[in-house]
Amino acid sequence: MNETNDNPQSRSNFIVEIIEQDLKTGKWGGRVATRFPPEPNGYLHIGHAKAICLSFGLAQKYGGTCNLRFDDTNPTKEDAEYVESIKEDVSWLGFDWGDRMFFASDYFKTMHEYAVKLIEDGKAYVDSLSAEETAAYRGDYNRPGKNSPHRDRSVEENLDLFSRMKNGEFEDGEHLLRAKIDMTSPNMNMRDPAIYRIRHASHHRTGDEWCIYPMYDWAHGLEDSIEQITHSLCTLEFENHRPLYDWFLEQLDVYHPQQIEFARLNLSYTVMSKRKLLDLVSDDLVNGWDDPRMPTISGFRRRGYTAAAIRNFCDRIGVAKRDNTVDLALLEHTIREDLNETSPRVMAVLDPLKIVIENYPEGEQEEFEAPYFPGQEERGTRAIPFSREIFVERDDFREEAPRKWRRLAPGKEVRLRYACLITCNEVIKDENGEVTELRCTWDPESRGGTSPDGRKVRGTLHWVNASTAVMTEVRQYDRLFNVINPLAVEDGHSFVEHINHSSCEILTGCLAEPSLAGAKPESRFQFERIGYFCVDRYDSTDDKLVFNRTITLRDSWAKIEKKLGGK
RNA sequence: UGGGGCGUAGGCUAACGGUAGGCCCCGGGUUUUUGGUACCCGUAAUUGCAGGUUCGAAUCCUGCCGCCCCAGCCA
Repeated sequence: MNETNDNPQSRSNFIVEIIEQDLKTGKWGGRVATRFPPEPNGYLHIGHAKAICLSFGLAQKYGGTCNLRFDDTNPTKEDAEYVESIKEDVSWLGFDWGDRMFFASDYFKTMHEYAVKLIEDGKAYVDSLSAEETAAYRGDYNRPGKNSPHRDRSVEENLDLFSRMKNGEFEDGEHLLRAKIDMTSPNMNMRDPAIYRIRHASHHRTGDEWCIYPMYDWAHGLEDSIEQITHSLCTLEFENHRPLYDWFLEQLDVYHPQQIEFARLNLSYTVMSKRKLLDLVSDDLVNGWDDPRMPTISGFRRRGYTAAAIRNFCDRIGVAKRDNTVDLALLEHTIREDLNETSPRVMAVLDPLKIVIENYPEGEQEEFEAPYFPGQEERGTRAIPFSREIFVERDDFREEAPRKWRRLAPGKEVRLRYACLITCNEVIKDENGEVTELRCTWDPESRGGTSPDGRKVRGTLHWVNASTAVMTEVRQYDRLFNVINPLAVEDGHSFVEHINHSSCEILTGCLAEPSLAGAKPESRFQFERIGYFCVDRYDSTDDKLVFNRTITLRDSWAKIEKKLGGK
């Protein structure tokens, strides 16, 4: 199908079908108006990215609009800090809400007026049961609920009580405004749901103006209605709320959007609930919401993921109603795919092993020109210095070469990427038998990497010149959990036990080629033969570069080695 | 036990009564100055199960089974 690389909602799904049907019948007058309505009580994660790409993507696709709306109806859990982070994340992801940023709290007055209307119509009442009593009266799945003794209060009494609730005459929990629906409904949400509760709490936007706050079910449909939303997309757990959503809007006889539910995203090797993520943060198991191992949007950003890769991922996972767990490998594939196209190639040695090229004159130095994108020289090149002392990756040398080994070993010849051919003559060790240095010779005729006699050299190593290398710190990140589903734990155990304790390995003595000096925060590179790395947006300075490993390159040698070792 | 949803290869997802397609993963190969990329090939689904309707069923019907959600004055 139309598999354009970065096309929001390019593929068909049941929501697209509904919208196209509506467009055909003119149900909404040809309009498509969606919204992304987070509660500002935490940071956005990759699951939210799915919702964002869906709602904003659909609006884009059909020339409609998508509002950014903060569902800030519970002041005790919310904070302005979260509002800011959400705005930053949505816009970083590449979506523009224009002048359509709204807050549920903008509508508090209107919502209150509607509540008064509902009371006047005899469809809502003030209850004065305690929370415990309310729960008991509600019944359970098998037993119908019982009407509250306060259910038949007169409209006048309800109006009076409600206005006194609003005026702050009561303590939290003393009274509750409820819709008068049906205490015997098999749908618990219809058993006289709460509409307004008393909360003497200061709101991050309205301050102390209110001491009663609307409940989600009351607020959400009204917000959608006020904003003239056409398709109100939310996750599956709200399916049971739809009858209530519809009931309120019908009773009020106001503009009535269609709520449509889709399955939330689950990702293997990670947890997605805000609650669990908050646990990780507050228990210091990670370094904040934007720790590069977190599945938050800000975490992925800091890790080096691109917005385009995340959007592409969201497009590829599709939208349906069945519960799903998407393979982390798919996300890793989309980021590799993007970075492969966009990241300049450079060389850095993470675990340096010194090489002295014995037949290279001391005190001399020359340069090789290397392309940032091999095969696409027009995208730029830089000079790489070369001299008698260089460093290669310690792991690229074996004193005893295993089968199929193409890299360095005593007596073996390899190519230094973009430079020349060298042969290992001697291995120098310290008193512990640890290899400290390799003595090699180079073939001056092989400048550029090929020899005139055309002999084949299979191995190519990345390397860096000793005297000009830039010392850097590299943080190697890996998946945060060891198991596909960290939540699958036995009673008495916690998902925390599945944390991968080597998910963050900090290397301090890494050496990078000099062109990397002064690399800007958030710039991304491929360290050839290793992986993709991103300059940390907070900790990296001109004096001390800090790189985060976004993702490794595919490593087919690791597979071969594993196979060899396994036999 | 009541209500609401959902079951298509290892993971996502398409097919809208016409005989199961795509992506990821996995395996093999070609090219290669990244054991990367690209390209080629391949494995793998009696569409949860059992019946029925039909010339024809993943699609319609019936009955089972399994999984998810719901008893906040959270969203």
